[in-house]
Amino acid sequence: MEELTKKQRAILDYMKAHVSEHSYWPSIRDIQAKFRFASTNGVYGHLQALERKGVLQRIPGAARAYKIVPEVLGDTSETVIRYEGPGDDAIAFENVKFAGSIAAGFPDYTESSGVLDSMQVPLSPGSRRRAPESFALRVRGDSMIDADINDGDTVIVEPGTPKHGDIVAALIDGETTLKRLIKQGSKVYLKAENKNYPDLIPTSSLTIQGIAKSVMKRI
Amino acid sequence: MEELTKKQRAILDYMKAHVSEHSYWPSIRDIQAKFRFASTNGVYGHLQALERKGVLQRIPGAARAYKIVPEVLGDTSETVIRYEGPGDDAIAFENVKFAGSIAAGFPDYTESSGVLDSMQVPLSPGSRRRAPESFALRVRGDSMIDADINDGDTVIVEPGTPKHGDIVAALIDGETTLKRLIKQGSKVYLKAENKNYPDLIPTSSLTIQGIAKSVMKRI
DNA sequence: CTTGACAGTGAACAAGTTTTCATCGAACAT
DNA sequence: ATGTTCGATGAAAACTTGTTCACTGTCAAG
Repeated sequence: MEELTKKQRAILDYMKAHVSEHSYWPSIRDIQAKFRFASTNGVYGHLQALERKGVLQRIPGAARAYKIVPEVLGDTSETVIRYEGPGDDAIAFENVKFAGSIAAGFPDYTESSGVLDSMQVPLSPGSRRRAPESFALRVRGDSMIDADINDGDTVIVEPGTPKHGDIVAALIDGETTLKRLIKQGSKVYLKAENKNYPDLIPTSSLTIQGIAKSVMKRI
Repeated sequence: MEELTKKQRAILDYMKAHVSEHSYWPSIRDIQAKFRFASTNGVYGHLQALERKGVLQRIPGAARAYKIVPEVLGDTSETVIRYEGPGDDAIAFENVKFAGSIAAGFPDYTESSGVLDSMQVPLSPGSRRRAPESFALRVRGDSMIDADINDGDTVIVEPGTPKHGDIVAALIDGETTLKRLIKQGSKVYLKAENKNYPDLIPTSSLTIQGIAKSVMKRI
């Protein structure tokens, strides 16, 4: 896939953020104002580029109507798996304490998960922030509904080496997605828990940010 | 809150479904076509009604731009309810930060998380400890299975004044239980979300420790 | 019977938005 | 030098969409 230019990426991010915040898409003029274009046509070109590069789908003629195209699938071959912490947009749980019990028999998360345990983690080089142990991600989209992980849920992700069948947060084409990891011999791919979605076969490299251990739902 | 008419409900549902499927809102004319109105004004009236009844927020002038206001179960009655924090043995989540989201798609239109937001809470009077913001409880038993809260799950409980229909952590006879709070006129009782369990009608007093806002499940 | 609220028609308007057209300068390869 | 692409301007066209106005029918309450 063609790479996005810096401005295209910025515009795409802004659009996503706008949707996330306001629950509706920005108009071209909204984007124009945000990026101080003198003409709507400046934006227009970028939107065309975003569509041509396959990351955004416009609905012709309709106002404030777009779709984000989930990134593409590539060819199958042996894949290099890289492990990496959460991206910039995923800020960690910090110092999450969990202790005590109520009315007998409080959970023993210390052994079984460790997710909620407060933990001192060494600083990553060059970083002032403490390296996060676990982090939370808000789920959007419905690609995991068959695993009962739905839009709006929050998953707690732990770094680690995933096994076959684990649900992982993976970085594909610059975007974090939540999928089930399938290892078949030397082949590795990601499977959405939704029959309507195709498998995601990584092109060259696959970056795993961590393993989803828990899911948190609003009541 | 005012009840929605059948058609208003249908329209609201259609709008939600449209967003869910297409990731952008329908225009008034889309709705008109769907419900075979002969005039856009038929839809317009319903949208006004939906806004007046507080379940939908329109963005004036903007096309395909709405927000869904989370619906609340009404009924405010006055009852002898005491509110109390968690017991000594249930220690709070502290400084839980949250940010970021996963993949692209449309946002959660029902509600935002909030639960996990870090928050400074003022000291309660006479207390040196900071009042805990939220705390976690491990669920035992199957009294809430119809609300999809199962044995072994963890619920995040926030202090606050519960409304009719909220799931609350209540202290009854010295034990904390998780039940749905039902207010009917002046009567207040607790309802298990499991048909095999009877309602729990408090004898003298009812102590609410907080409102269950989220449930956390192991994957 | 009348009144008023509710739901709807039909048409038109005004504003919001996308899209097209003509043009320009800089970067860049031919 | 020359053509090409890219990012941008400025203006205008064309379409989409929310909004308003005038009017009709229904139905229940007073």
